[in-house]
Amino acid sequence: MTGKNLAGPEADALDLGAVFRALADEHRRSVLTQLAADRGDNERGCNSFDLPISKQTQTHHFRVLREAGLIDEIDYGNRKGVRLRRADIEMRFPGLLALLEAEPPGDTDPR
Amino acid sequence: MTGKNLAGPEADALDLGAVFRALADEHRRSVLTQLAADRGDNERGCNSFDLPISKQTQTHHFRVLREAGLIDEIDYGNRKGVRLRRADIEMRFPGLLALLEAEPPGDTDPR
DNA sequence: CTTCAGGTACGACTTGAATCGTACCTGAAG
DNA sequence: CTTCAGGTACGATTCAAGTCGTACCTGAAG
Repeated sequence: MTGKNLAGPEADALDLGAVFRALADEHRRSVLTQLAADRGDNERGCNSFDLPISKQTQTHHFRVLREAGLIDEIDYGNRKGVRLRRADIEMRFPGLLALLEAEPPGDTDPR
Repeated sequence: MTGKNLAGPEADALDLGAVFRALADEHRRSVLTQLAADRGDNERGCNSFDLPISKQTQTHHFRVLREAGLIDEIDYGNRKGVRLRRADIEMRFPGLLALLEAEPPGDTDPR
């Protein structure tokens, strides 16, 4: 039942460039905004984000977010959980999550 | 002598997605970090950033930064000035510039 | 006037990223 | 066991972005 945590960078190793690149994508930013909105930082299923893209692409986006150090991915084998690394992000980039929370949620930015 | 200011978005219209996309590039982030380091927000020449890229590419990057609303470009005809839009950025995205200032300057991130 | 440095316009090339199709794996429920 | 939904792996495609070569513009200095 207890899944294993997939590897991401240490809190000290978080790179601002990688974070900005991760947040440059609309879908990934949507995921992080939704995660940041929950002050309890509960683990969420990957299905709960209602992304209008295929599951292969979702896998790709969650991987990018994890490799940027923004989320933890917990692997249960046939499903996966996601949790925001709020403490690490706040320590390394204080105020970053506040910027995301302040954004209007339905802002489908017309690239 | 007084140049004309090239058009950028209004302060209210600054888009977080465009800002993240602009800051996702190492060279543009370097420019903004250097600008943010000067608390006096003095106008700087485009040549003063020591970017290891051709001038055509520099033109491209400064345009992206301006269209994201992060800098003003002042056109003098045969040269150009750049100024950080600190007040607008701070109003719309408080704390963003602090994140850049906190970064180690010589961080040549190995993409 | 000519020269020259700074900057732009346009096009071409190249790389990376987002997306999806197909196939396969994993664990839970029949 | 089989079935099924969630997720991954791999490859292919498409598109945006970074880069530069060539040509041209602009204003200042001879």
